[in-house]
Amino acid sequence: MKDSEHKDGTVGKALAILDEIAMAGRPLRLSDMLATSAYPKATLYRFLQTLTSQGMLAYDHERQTYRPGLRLVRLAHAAWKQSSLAPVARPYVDALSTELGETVHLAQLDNGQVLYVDKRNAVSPVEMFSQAGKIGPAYCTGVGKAMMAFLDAAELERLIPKQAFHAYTAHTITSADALRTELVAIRKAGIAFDREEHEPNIICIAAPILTPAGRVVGGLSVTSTTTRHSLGALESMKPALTGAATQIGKDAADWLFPEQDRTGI
Amino acid sequence: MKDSEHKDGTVGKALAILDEIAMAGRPLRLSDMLATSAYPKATLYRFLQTLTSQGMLAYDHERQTYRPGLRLVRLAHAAWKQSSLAPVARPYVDALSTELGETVHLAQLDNGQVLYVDKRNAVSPVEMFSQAGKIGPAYCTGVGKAMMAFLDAAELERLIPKQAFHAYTAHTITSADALRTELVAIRKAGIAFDREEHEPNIICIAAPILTPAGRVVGGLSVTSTTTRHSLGALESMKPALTGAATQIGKDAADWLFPEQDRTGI
DNA sequence: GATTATCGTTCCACTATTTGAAACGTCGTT
DNA sequence: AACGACGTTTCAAATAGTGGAACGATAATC
Repeated sequence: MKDSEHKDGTVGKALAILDEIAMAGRPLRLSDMLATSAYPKATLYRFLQTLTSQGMLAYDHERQTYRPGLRLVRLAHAAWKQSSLAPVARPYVDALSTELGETVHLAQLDNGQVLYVDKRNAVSPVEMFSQAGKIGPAYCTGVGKAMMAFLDAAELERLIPKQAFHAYTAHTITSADALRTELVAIRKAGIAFDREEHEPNIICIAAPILTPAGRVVGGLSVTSTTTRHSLGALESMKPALTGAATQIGKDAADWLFPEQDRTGI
Repeated sequence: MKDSEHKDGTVGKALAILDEIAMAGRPLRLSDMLATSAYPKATLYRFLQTLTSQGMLAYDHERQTYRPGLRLVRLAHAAWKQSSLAPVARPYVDALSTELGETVHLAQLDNGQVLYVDKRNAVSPVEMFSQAGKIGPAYCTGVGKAMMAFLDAAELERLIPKQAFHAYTAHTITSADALRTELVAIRKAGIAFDREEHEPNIICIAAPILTPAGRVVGGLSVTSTTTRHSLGALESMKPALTGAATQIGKDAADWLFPEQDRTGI
């Protein structure tokens, strides 16, 4: 299939290059990318010039390297404010974190992955942008599994092939079938656990954020460590967690679709 | 001059449209943009399709509106981590905010404007992404003036025409000449004040963040209100502020240009 | 100090993509 | 039933992107 290969024309190609640089996690030079990238030298060069001139990339003269540019930060602020659940969820996330005294994560699905859009850490106050915008695997995080469990079949089948099923720990789910089984259980329970599936000693309880109509819009989780809590202790937080998730879902629906199915009158 | 008119080809045009939507601050429909935008309907439509398909925009079916998309948040995380001063400055910003018990802002110049890249609020813990990515005017904020005061003449002359000189308050500087005079004073003092120039009752003291070689890389400020502090009280914070700024500048230089002018050996 | 890699930059004929006026569908209003 | 306001699609003309190859500037090797 010629999918991401040559679609969305010039703009798509430019954004693919942007992604490559962002994902690299370190400044790249032209020759670095030449090895990986599908484009010939002159073409790549021109794209880098354009993106730099646009402020989407920052160019380091001394080292001749390209990094993601600050214009992205500006644009993302708008995206976060207008398109993420964070502004709506903020009061509930605050309250939950204060009430439980634990770290709370707010996430949304983006392209088969978990995108963290907010975080409240009860212990050390701020650590935010360091977390907001961060992505994680869906198949081995609490929020990821909670959200997937409540997707309709068609959407779920689109996401499953995108999972890497890399075994981060001995507890990581490593097959699509095992994941499907787990998701059925989560759907029944209404809650998901991360049993040290992503990082050793890190456990969490997570709930999906659903609109009253049942559409998945995000996920909410409380994270702790095995030294501080047992899974059972986390389970006792379920009422507070699902309560907050329900409220956020309701507010989000009003925000997203102000005209609701008003059956009365 | 045909400057931003038709440069950087297709990519530039697409990004201009992205900007327009991000700046609007609310979801826009095709017809909304048709009035403003320089492009004909079909062209605009195609760009919106492309950007949406790329995740740079999110499309709302019910209302047929476009908003900035979550892919931006993902990309911005990388930009923030790799291209902003925030990771380097974090420990100093933390310490300064704790020491003074006041709100601390970390900013950089972006395109003639002040881009806030981090914030530490001593009172209410987190409010971050809500501030990181936010932009403000350079000519009437403490950090903006502090940074401009230490630019070299050529750079400064590029920025001044970009200032709007809108009179937010009775104290706002409203002319290029007045600004130049103020910048000379700031350069001499090594510190800038915001004397309710942007918002009534809001005052701040700001220092530039300079590399040891003297290049401006950012600005650092402590903000308060006229009810809590006088300008004199803020001035007493100067040592702590400039100390932190100097440290950040040194660390940033090492980070940005590890090969320094080592005159010794 | 000359020779050779390496890497970024520029050129330009060739080609694929973008362009936008006009036509078309769809839905809500008159 | 006709109209109007919008979003969507079409298609030939116009424009912008492509990339092999040549060029220059450093840095590495002999």
